[in-house]
Amino acid sequence: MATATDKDLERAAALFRALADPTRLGIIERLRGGEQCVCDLTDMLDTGQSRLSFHLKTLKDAGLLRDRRQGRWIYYALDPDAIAEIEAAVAAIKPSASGLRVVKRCD
Amino acid sequence: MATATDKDLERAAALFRALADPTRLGIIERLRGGEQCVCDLTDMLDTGQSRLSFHLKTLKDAGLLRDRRQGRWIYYALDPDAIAEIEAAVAAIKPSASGLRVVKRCD
DNA sequence: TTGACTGATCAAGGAATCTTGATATATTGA
DNA sequence: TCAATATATCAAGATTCCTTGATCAGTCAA
Repeated sequence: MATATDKDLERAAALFRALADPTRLGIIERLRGGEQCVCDLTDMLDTGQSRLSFHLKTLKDAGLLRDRRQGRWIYYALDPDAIAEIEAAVAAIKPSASGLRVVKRCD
Repeated sequence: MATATDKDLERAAALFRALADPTRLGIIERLRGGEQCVCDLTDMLDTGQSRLSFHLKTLKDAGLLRDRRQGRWIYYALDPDAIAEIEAAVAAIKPSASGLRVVKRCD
């Protein structure tokens, strides 16, 4: 279990930051069953259009969502790779199962 | 799979916010093997004292850490319940395995 | 009791993030 | 081409978060 590099920590922090907002978690929840167009998300989440767009961009910039245009509409979907990345980041903070819990004292 | 309440989303967002900083992830990494006193964390993380204290408080306020004083030193440790809570929050954003991926169209 | 040490807290400034309203861009149908 | 619709982007202000340096509080040993 190598120590995480600064870059690893930065990337993990960026992922968690993207998840650190209830509106964005609401968006993700709506996308769990598959892709949705922005118009439906607007209805479901009852939020202003530019606010929703901001949060979608935030999630997309973090790599959590993918989008595709189809005609007049744009569909967003979860990126499975990013979800796996998040799971790995959480696994990396779990107390090591094999840990002997040795308590290092200062005295 | 009930829809998350606003309160659930707020709580999950608060947990992720606590993780959304590389310094705090570094602290958590140092605590994976068991509790550490602040003095050792200061050495390991090479950070200012008040800055470290701020991040420890942030993690503690989010419920991720517990502390105990022993004489002159204060020991911090991961709270296993909080780690479980984080895992549950991540599980809640995973695409539903059973999902049929029905694409709802707008047209 | 005093001095040294560990760590928390406070105050101030700076940076990042969020919200809102306005405007811009792309697509479609008439 | 024009109007309508869907969505992105921009600008400004408000809010939250982070860092730094200073000070405070608890503990120990002399």
